[in-house]
Amino acid sequence: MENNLPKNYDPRAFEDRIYEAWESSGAFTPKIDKTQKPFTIMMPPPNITGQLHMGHALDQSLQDVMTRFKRMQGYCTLWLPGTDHASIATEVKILDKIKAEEGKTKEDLGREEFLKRAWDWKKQYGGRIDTQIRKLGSSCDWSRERFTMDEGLNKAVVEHFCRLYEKGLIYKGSRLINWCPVCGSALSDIEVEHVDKNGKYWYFRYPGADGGEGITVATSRPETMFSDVAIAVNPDDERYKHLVGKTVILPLVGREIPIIADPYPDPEKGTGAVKITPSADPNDFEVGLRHGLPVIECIDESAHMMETAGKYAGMDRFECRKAWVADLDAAGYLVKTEDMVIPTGECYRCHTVVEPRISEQWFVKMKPIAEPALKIAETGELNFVPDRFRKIYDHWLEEIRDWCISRQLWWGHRIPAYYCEDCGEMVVAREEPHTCPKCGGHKFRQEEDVLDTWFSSQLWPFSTLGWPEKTEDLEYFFPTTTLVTGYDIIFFWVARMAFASVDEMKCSPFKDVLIHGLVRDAQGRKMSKSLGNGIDPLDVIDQYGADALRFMLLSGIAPGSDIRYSNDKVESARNFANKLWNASRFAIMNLKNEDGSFKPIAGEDTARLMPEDRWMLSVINDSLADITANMEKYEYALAAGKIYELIWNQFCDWYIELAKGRLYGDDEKQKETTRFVLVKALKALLKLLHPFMPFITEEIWSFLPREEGAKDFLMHESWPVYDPALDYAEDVATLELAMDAIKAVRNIRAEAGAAPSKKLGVVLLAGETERKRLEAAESYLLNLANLHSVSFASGKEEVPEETMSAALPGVEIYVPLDELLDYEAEYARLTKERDRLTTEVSRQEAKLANQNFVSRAPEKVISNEREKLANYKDMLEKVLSRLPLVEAKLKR
RNA sequence: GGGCUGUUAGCUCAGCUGGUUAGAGCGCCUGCGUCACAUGCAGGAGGUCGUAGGUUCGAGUCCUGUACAGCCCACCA
Repeated sequence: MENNLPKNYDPRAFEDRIYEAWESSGAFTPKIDKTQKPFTIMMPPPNITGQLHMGHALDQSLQDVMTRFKRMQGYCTLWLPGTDHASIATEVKILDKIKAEEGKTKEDLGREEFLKRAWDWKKQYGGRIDTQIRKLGSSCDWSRERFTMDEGLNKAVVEHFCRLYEKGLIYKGSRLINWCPVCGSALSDIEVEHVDKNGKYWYFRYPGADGGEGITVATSRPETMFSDVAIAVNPDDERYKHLVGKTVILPLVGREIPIIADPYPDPEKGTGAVKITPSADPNDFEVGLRHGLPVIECIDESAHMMETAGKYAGMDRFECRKAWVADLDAAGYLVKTEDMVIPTGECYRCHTVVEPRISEQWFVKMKPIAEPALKIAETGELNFVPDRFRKIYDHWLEEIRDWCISRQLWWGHRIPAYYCEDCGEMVVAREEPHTCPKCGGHKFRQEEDVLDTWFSSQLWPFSTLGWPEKTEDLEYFFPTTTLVTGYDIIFFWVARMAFASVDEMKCSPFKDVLIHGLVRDAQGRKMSKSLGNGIDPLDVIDQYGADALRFMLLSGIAPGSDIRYSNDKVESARNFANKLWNASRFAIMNLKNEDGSFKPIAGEDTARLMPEDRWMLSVINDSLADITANMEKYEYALAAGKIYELIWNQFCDWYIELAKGRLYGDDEKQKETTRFVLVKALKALLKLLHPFMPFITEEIWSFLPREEGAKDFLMHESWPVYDPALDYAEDVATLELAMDAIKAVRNIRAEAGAAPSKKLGVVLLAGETERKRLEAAESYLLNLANLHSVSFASGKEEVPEETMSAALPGVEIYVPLDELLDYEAEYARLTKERDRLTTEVSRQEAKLANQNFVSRAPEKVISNEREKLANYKDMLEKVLSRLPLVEAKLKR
């Protein structure tokens, strides 16, 4: 191994290698330890057809940051990965492929051959996304990986189905369901997306059967008229009262249908009269039931017109619409048309307009199952982060209707219902029955339909742990701790896992649900295939590294809200990684000898520490509680920001700069101490950053000296905790004052236009405490402000007249002008400072003169304000006394 | 129709339970090839915190109205 990190930060050089080392050593696999607390996350299983996208990258980063954090905190941590069979998506994808390659259709292949092909496809491509997830650094336990159609999960699905059936919560029936003519399957309510489309109302006159006036109705779907079975009017609608009970003729069709009174029609809408089409509209279906109306279908499974549509039979539904409207118009039945925005249902997969159809399907009775799921959210057993998403969950469960779970597909869990070939009797059973309970027959035919994909994924939190068997894993890791997912998936999955788990396991499947938003493009648009604006995470990883991508995703998010992706953000995360890389390189360079052995490092002897050492250790130590609290509350962006600040603005900008003087000096003892602090600080920082940037931190770690009893990997080290022994308030104050003074001198130098390389001398006039601190900090000033001398004046009279100056609370800083030679700049600076301080002083005075404030505000706040005022006054006074001197010089 | 979110520097966003001079990254301006890093260093400019009221000693932060942007839910012909 090399002695030090390579000069350039190149994540490609080590990310894969490190992942491989972790995985092959079993670093992600927890050893069940009853004395430890478990921490469990179930990975939302990506579709096997899926390609990694930015949404996954965010989802994975969140899960990994919490898994790594909890693991370091000492929890027995399981993050269980897996994939979903994604019934429709996969079936469509495979069929498309076969069609393209062999020209064969689903029917050509037959069920058995198709399934064989599907499994082959799964074997060949199904693991693709796993490889991609590894690139992100996800520390999930691949030895426990599951697939929603593997043997164990199959068993779980069948078991759950049978139990629900036995409880009377699953039934089969003919209902109006959402039908996707392209997918050729029923859909559940949430698989239908509502889109507003520009369309029309067509007003048609239905002439009276008795030759009377008839009635005019508006419709947005004229092609369904062949299925009309009545015209409904509101019983309170005076316009139509006299027509109720009469019949009208379906134009051109000639069928006679009744005019009925029903509360459903809204007199304000359209003409107030509604055509009733039970086979094509849920409301109409209900009306039909109330009035005992027949159901007539006119559109088939592929959205073509049926025989009932007469001469239009065989036409596509939308072609028929055109022809039919033209014919009605020609015949004089079209009264008028009106442009209108029509709410339309689309298939969430293929965006085909969904056709409501009467069809025999399997349903889950939802009310009794939904109620206990609502309860766990109410009691806090299930907790949403952010909390507002609970409302969405509640609302959906409160309004829930029965769940259509059967799909007319082949790829999926076949419904465990069997029909006796002899008498047709249906048996729902865990295995194919031998004997028909009704007729004693032995031949059975299994239900053709498969289950909704989500029927299996709802069991994911416990089926993956072995349920329905009572396994050790299930016992120990269930219920899980946190579920991480996007808000778009709350209904599809989160709510369903909740009710399935409450039903089978009698508890919530997880304590917290962490909801995140979508990753959008730089313009704020949703990343989508159709827009072609998607960014491939793998390309980003290749260019900037997984650590940079993760850090960008994790630091750019407010909980629950969307995030905009931009290359600039990843680039700045990469720059941060590069910064850490080089700081570490600096440290390691100073830690090792030529031959790679470590130079002597001071032990834990605090007496030897210098103020800057104590400051560094104290600053890190002080922020631990905050950072940890942020991590516990899923506030990763806040934690990341603090860690970034510590590494860049404290460790790199100040500590390393201060360390240089000592490391390049001759004092061996000083060097040993500096090395000690460098290592101690860097190690703590690497631990803090590790959950966010696992690769670079692990890589750097491997170059640092190992302590006795150290773990194999940084990922197994302990999360840092606050140490009261490292609280050095006085040293922190000293360093902070020194930093302010250094900045002030740098500022004077820049404003005066003096070269950075030019050494300056400064005179300090300071109060007692400040002077002590500054004396302790003299070497820092010399080095970091590039000075040749620092001298302390005991009073104004000792300060040279011609200087540029700066005022800090309790300190005046003077740089003699003969070293700077720029009165104008000094005058401008002083004037500006005078104005600023005058404003501040009057603001503070007004505040403190306010009786209300003084009498009501807490004592601490008031004394704070008083102190501020005193500081401002002090500083202002100094400025005011300097001003005339400089002015005089200017005039000369 | 119901519900939710956002509106803070040119851009992307922080700002926790109301209390230092409202912050960061990127961009911009001025210097700097200094031996960890130019993927960098030092310094700097830039904000009436959408708008109108209210509560309070004190409001970016709480309340109400309002405008704009966006999202979700919903069986309106």
